[in-house]
Amino acid sequence: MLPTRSLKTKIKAMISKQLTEIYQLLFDRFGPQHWWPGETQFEIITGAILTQNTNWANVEKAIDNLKSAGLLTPEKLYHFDVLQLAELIRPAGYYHLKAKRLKNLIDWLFRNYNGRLTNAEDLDTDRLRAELLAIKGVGPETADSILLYAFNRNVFVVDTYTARIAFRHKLIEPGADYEQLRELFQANLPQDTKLFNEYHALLVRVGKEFCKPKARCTGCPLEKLPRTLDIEYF
DNA sequence: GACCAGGCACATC
DNA sequence: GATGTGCATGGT
Repeated sequence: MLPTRSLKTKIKAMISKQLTEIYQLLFDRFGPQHWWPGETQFEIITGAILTQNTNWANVEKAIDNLKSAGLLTPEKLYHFDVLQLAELIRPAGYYHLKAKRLKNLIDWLFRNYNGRLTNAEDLDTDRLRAELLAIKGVGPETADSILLYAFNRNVFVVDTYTARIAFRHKLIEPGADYEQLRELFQANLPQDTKLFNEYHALLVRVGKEFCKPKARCTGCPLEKLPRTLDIEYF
């Protein structure tokens, strides 16, 4: 049996309310997270690539190395040797891979925008997202992180924590993919870049502390929330 | 020593 | 289309 339109509307309203409640609980508990950590647009983008499947503390070491070497601009890195780059970002793990990925992104920037991020600002969000996704080494999460945190676009970022929390709290059916998860948050929240920014950062924060793969979520601010989709229909 | 961390591309079935 | 694997460091 398919849900009727009114049932769909009700479910959507429930989810929307639940997402807002989750945000309030997290914000009340943790306060503003001041994301993305990074002083420049290019530093944010670099961090987005370096943090792929990697602890942020390791990424910071790599970024510090780049800063100390005075390399944290597209121009400098464009002319810098990829093997030497790999050595500098070594603490971030997968360093040969990530050095190449950074180069791929910078190559895109020079090939199309004269090496200037400001020249890419003119693109509408869908086009910019498509171009980022076409870069080898930039997948959906990295692209969306760049869009939200470096270009201030209204895009919700989904990562492992976001997915884990959404599944544990039954905000979405098990097995939902990246796009479905993104749609869940993006379509059921006010279209507000600042909200998307803070919301994702808060999910990462609570995920790090309470929503680990095997741990029970004891003490989590979301512990007592009802599971949204735990209703008879589903 | 095992497990985990703010993924992605590619091979194989 | 789903599932498996390589990539790698550093903290717990």
